[in-house]
Amino acid sequence: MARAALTREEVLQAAAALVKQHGPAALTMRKLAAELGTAVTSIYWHVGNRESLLDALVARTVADLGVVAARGRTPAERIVSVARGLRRDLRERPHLVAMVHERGLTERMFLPVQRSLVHEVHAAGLRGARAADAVRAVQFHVVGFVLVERNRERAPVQSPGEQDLWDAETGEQDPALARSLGGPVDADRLFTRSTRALVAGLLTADAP
Amino acid sequence: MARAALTREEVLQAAAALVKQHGPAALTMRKLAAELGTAVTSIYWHVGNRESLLDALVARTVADLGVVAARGRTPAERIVSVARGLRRDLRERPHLVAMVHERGLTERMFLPVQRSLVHEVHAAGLRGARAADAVRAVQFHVVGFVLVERNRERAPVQSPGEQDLWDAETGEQDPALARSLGGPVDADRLFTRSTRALVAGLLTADAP
DNA sequence: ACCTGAACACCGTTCAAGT
DNA sequence: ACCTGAACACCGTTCAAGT
Repeated sequence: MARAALTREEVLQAAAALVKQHGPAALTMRKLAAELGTAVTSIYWHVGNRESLLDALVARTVADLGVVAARGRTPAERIVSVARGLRRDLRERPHLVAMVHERGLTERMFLPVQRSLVHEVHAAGLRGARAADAVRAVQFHVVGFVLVERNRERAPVQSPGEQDLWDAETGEQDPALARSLGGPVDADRLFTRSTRALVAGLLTADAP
Repeated sequence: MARAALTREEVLQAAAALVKQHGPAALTMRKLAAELGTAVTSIYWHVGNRESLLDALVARTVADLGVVAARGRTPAERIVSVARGLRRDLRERPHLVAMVHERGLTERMFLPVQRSLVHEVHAAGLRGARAADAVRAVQFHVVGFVLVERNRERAPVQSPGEQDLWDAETGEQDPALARSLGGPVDADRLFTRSTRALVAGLLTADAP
């Protein structure tokens, strides 16, 4: 029997699934058509073209990323908790986040979180441009960190010789450091530490 | 008259020029061949295929990014100055940096800078895993920031309504903040401030 | 050793033609 | 209103054939 009538919604869902699994490069109109059991050209009727299909997926992702509850006693703790929640959400849809990002919609995606960050930054006593910078610094930090760590994850081989370089020079003075820098990154720890440091610095720094 | 013999070097240079101007997507084997005035297939003899051509470009970029001189009196100042120099270098070759990054070679690219960061972090009294984390936090911060700001730059239209959202809520309490968050980002200022805050936090933070 | 064109299997997209 | 296949202009890559 023939398939049920194709809907835009159906196309979007199938496309989202493909992107989520194998990234945007894996989303070809022909594969998508095969997946849906229709002719390639039918898809065009529903979504226009590949680019606006991706746009629609991005819009959906932006809408999905909601508020992150702040936890902790001090403003600093609460900001860090929001940052961690945000990182968790972003890590769940790395491809889609990258696409949101490529389209310059990061700002928009962050509106709900911005709101709670503003609240905490105010509670810490910052105002005006200082407060705005603090909010944006945290935003940039989180998105930047996720982008960096995501790409690190699919790094190929650990390039050899790196260990040796460290062993030779600083190795004797500070073997623990050489070991750390030679080995893999503990992203969770690094994120927590760097976020805490950043927030502490932002909330206590002297006048601009 | 016929063109001079094609060399691998020639291919790499033409490819680098294409990527630097219009990004990796603009580098097609056929366009490259046209640029060089040879048959497409000649390129394959010299560089294998598109992927290893990109790999070669990446290797070149990694080799090019050298040391950044540290300036300033305190370790914190000197670390910030290295971070700024690094950001400047990265911003000059955004496409290539993105490619280095996609290949998971960021670490390697950073070796020279890592060395001077370690020096400064030691001067500030950090040792072992704490020191290693500080170095990496700065690395992640710089690369992450450049990635984020790069993508912000090619953002399409400023999505409307953002202003209104801020005016409505926080606008009355803190109009300067609403104005800041509604307007464009001053990336230079934001980078300096957030880097200073991060470094200050890293160097003064209490035990792990 | 180096270069070539023909050919293959993929793309996204358009369009006239169907129901 | 919705779907279709044929066709177009693009890809990267392989390969047998040239010099």
